[in-house]
Amino acid sequence: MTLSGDQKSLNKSRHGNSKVTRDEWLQAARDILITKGASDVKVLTLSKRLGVARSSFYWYFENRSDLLDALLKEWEARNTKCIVDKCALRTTSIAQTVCHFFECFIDPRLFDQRLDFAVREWSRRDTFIRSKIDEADIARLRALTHAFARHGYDAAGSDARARILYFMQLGYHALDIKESFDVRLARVEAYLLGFTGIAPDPVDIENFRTRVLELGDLH
Amino acid sequence: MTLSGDQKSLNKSRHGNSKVTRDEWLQAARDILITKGASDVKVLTLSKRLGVARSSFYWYFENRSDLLDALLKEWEARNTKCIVDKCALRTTSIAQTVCHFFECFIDPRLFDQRLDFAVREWSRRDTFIRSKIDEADIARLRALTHAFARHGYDAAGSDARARILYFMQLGYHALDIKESFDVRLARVEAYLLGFTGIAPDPVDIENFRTRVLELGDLH
DNA sequence: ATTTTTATGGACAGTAATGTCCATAAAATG
DNA sequence: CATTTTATGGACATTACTGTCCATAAAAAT
Repeated sequence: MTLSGDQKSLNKSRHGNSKVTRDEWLQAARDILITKGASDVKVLTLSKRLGVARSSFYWYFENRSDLLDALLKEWEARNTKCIVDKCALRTTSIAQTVCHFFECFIDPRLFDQRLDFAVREWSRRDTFIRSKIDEADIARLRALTHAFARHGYDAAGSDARARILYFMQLGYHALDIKESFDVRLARVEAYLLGFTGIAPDPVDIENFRTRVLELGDLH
Repeated sequence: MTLSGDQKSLNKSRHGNSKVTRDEWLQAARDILITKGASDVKVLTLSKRLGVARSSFYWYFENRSDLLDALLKEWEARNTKCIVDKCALRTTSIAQTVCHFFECFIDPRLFDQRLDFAVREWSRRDTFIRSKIDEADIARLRALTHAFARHGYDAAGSDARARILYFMQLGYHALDIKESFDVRLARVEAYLLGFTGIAPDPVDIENFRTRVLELGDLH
């Protein structure tokens, strides 16, 4: 498992006696954060995985904590934005908006579910991270609530439905369920009725189905 | 912070040269599991907290892993049962059943939310634990699905609504939200409409409110 | 009263991790 | 081609943690 020159990050060519880039340290750390949790992001482990001396780490980062800060910034820049953007799209039915919201979690280029969960878990042990997660949740819920309100739901209804939808989505990936697109699509109609209280227009379902299958081609 | 004789677990009087019981090791471990996660359940840390030598631990447990096994058994015996039992109660409306389900999460003597979440997190790093969590989720979802089906929902509807309700509840405690009883009660009507698709009978809401306030007196 | 059982504590050995210091290698620059 | 900048690797010091061995203390059993 030698790392030759054919990596993706050739945008910045290597300098000095370089074997791995700062970005490779970050990627490896992100991978461990997701699969093992923040407390398992360890300089020794990363150096072994990258095949370099542990002390090289300290060229790119001040210390372990500096690396974790960088990971947090990566998450901050990505996950909330796509939800807020999808909710802000103007639609002719609430079902369309809910479908847009779902797209965040279907398109792997948008919301990174596993990263979000890893950060959430991290937040349970670190008050600073916790404050960042709280900000994110508030922003996401507000975007959803406004979307329901735009489609005529009253304040209590918008609030409750936004929460049901967002918490359910979190719960869904808390369970870390692996289902095929087919299985998930089969539930869409019943879900939309449940979330909106209105039987969805078959056209909206068909459009969503088409979009999902396009995304399915991505991988 | 000396531990005198006035603890709760005096059912079994101490033997030999005992300073702490096996149960106290377990309680301390459970507390760390919940607040810090499985990987932070460490013999050294526990021994410091209990004020005894680390080596005493090995009198009660074979090793660290043996302690974690005991914690898992505790969880297994408690959390799924209360959900299944509440869902099995015969009711005259689906709203009543949903309220019964909610009671699991309101009465601290029933479902232990923080423990459940801690085990769920642990399961992400341990395939054996993962299999236990999967079993639990399946049993809980099945109980909810049957409850909806009993109240006349078709197969797709029962399935979707059970999932929305259970995932939403998980998502709710994934966010680890701290709200007063009043704030939560204010949302009950909108939630019930959202979850069941039917405007709830005010009598059901009033009964639920009464029960919740009784529980509020517990603490 | 003595022996046995039930625990405890200290010493030892080993592993994993963090972070610092410094000599050195290799590419970039002049 | 010499020098500077950019990394790397090895050695050292330190801390946290696991698990084992054994002497010993205290309650319980005989």
